[in-house]
Amino acid sequence: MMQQSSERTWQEHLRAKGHRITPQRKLILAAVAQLPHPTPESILQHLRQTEPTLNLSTVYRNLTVLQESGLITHAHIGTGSAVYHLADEHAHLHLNCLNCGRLVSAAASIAADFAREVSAQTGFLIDPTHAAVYGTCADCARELTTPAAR
Amino acid sequence: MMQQSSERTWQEHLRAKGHRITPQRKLILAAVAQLPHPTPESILQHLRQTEPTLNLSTVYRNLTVLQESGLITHAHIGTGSAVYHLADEHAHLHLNCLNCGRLVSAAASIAADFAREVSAQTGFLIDPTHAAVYGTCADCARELTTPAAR
DNA sequence: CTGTGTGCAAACGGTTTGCAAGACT
DNA sequence: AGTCTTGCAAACCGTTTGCACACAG
Repeated sequence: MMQQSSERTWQEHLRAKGHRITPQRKLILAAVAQLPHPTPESILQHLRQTEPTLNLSTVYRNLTVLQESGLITHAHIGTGSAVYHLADEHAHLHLNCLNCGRLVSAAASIAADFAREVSAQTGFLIDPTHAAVYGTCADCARELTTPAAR
Repeated sequence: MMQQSSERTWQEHLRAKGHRITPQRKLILAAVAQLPHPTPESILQHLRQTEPTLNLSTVYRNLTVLQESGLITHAHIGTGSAVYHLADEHAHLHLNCLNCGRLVSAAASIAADFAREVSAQTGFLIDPTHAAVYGTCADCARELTTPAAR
């Protein structure tokens, strides 16, 4: 009736969903925590240095499992792969520059009013962190308005 | 020195970029105008009824050409294909429900303050219509909060 | 010991590309 | 006539799946 431990270990999260603890899962979770904007591919790359037989499908399967267990979340960034975050630290927006491809982060709180407004007008509850917002980054905007641009 | 015709025809748009006028381009542009949320695949489907030899790569190539010519734009809607719009009528947000997959449209103006805020804080000029925003639609939100949900 | 998880290879959906034949101008 | 565009097939990228073996419980 009372939630006694808000400090569950990652093992407990997995076990709670009936998943087993494997070295691969430990490694993949650690990689998500360490790497900057980890994609399945970059996670594999990173882990193959120490675990040469690790397979890409194992990475995919376990990212799904870790997500179902509430340990991580993902965000869609452009056309390529999704990027993953620890569930706690994903509270930021991704701004994806259509011109140079740069990925800029911004506080999720910027979107709070927007989310409220959308909810008020449509009933839709948005999660602005789930997918990147596209546009033009500050540098490219400057460059594109410069007469010398072309 | 003065722009004398703001009413350029689609042919003029293409010619201005050095592109030729072909029956395929005419058909594809018409399909983008008619179909509800046209994807490359649905455009092909539609046009093959009257033009059985039309090829998917032709659709892709011409969607790119029409876009470069300023006639159409595209938006990323979820994991699948992009959807296309005539350049004039794309001023709406796409809200993509993560639960049921439904696609809800909303006025682009809802995001105006959000865009201003992002610009003020990061210099990034966002185009909120370029990609779907994810979340939970009104129906699913209701359903998920219902005790009987699980 | 049982069944979940792993590695590998092959399939998959969406998109792009090389090439020769065809069509716009 | 010359070049851009088309159709076709094959390559491509990210992701998923079927299978037999391995390992956590």
